[in-house]
Amino acid sequence: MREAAAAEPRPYHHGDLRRALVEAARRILESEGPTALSLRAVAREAGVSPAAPYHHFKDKGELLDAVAHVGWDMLGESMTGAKQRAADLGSLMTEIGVSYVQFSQQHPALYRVMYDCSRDKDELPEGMQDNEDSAYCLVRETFRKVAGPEVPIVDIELATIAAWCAAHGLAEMSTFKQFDSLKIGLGGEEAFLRGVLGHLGMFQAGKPARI
Amino acid sequence: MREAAAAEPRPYHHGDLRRALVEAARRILESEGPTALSLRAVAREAGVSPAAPYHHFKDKGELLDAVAHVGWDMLGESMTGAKQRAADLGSLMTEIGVSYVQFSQQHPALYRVMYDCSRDKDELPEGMQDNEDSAYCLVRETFRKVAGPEVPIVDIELATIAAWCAAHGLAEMSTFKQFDSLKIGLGGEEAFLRGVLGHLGMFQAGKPARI
DNA sequence: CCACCTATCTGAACGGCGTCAAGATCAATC
DNA sequence: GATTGATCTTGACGCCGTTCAGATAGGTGG
Repeated sequence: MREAAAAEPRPYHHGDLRRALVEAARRILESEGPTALSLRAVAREAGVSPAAPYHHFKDKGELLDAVAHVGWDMLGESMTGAKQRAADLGSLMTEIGVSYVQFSQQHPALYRVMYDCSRDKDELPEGMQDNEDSAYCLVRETFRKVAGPEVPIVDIELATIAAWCAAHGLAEMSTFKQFDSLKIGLGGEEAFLRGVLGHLGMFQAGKPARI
Repeated sequence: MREAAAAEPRPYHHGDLRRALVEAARRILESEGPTALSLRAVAREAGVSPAAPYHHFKDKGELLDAVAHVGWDMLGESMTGAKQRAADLGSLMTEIGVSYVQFSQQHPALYRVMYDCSRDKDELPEGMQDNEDSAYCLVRETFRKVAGPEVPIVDIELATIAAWCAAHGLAEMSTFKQFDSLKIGLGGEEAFLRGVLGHLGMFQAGKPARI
């Protein structure tokens, strides 16, 4: 059927399959969810044999890593955008938190892969690693700026972890449809997110130093 | 090899297999983790053929439901115990939160199943449902008692969700070994948990009304 | 221009998985 | 003691991840 998202020129043998496989995987994730994401299905979607991916990835896990990498990039851009859009220091963390959870709602299957594929290797997910510009560092640096120099480093670290836990927990919870009536009562999805985050200390607007 | 945990009298045909299967599943979970938990492996561990479980469970999902049910029971007992042990109102939520996360650390594979098996059906996990005595209701009732009658119901609900998100997020994060050095610096696992929770509003000791 | 080399892809196979249908087995009931 | 119905086994199906021998074809040196 279809072989790639766009009819790009294929520079090589059968095309630049590595990218095509990652895109095929993302297509399957969005249309059929994480349980349908088998290596064979990805190969099928990309129009190659089940063994072809093994010339580009060591195993299924490495393919999922590549997919997760794309996800963390996208999430990082969302969060950076939210940080730049924030009106004042007091709302910085809230805006970043909301953008985090909204990303998880817009790409629930991808979000799942981003955590699952790293748990299998029990490593930290890519976006939580202490790299130069990981999403986690973005949050920590934001806390550092918001908190001021007198707050001990360990408190910055703990606050970052706490915020991440809260956002991740909310991301997982908000997928359950049982909260729908509460969401409606509050005036929509985003009001619900802000309502929950507002009960969580560091996300309270107008209290930048409260860490 | 071994067929059941204890040499109980087998009242029936081949034994009361339903219970034996759930116990076999739990044994596999604890010894080999969630990825090794196949229906066939459970049947093998229980000493029956791969098709035998189908006379007691509709499919693999229903077996996992039964396993998760045990887990939610255990977690509920942990949390109830923590609530009763709490010295004062101000530390109630913290103690419950700590017991929640500690349970997830003591039974990581079981904890995973407790959430995963319900996500597949996209239903709320058993312990989060609005039943009479679910773990979720335990938390909400605690909040209601701690907050006093003047706090609106919707805030109780949001605070409960927020607390649950934070605890669940922390439960997932604390499995990553990358926080080990921070944990050591703080004086151990429990100090880490209390440190993170302490940054999260409703878990701050001595501030029972802050919801 | 040609022959080789190497990366890439296919086809077929292996064992393991979830699930099902048909038959064997055995406790309980009449 | 024969019948019944629940329970368990056997064998099969299609899908999965993975491997390996062989086909293919782009790039390179002659």
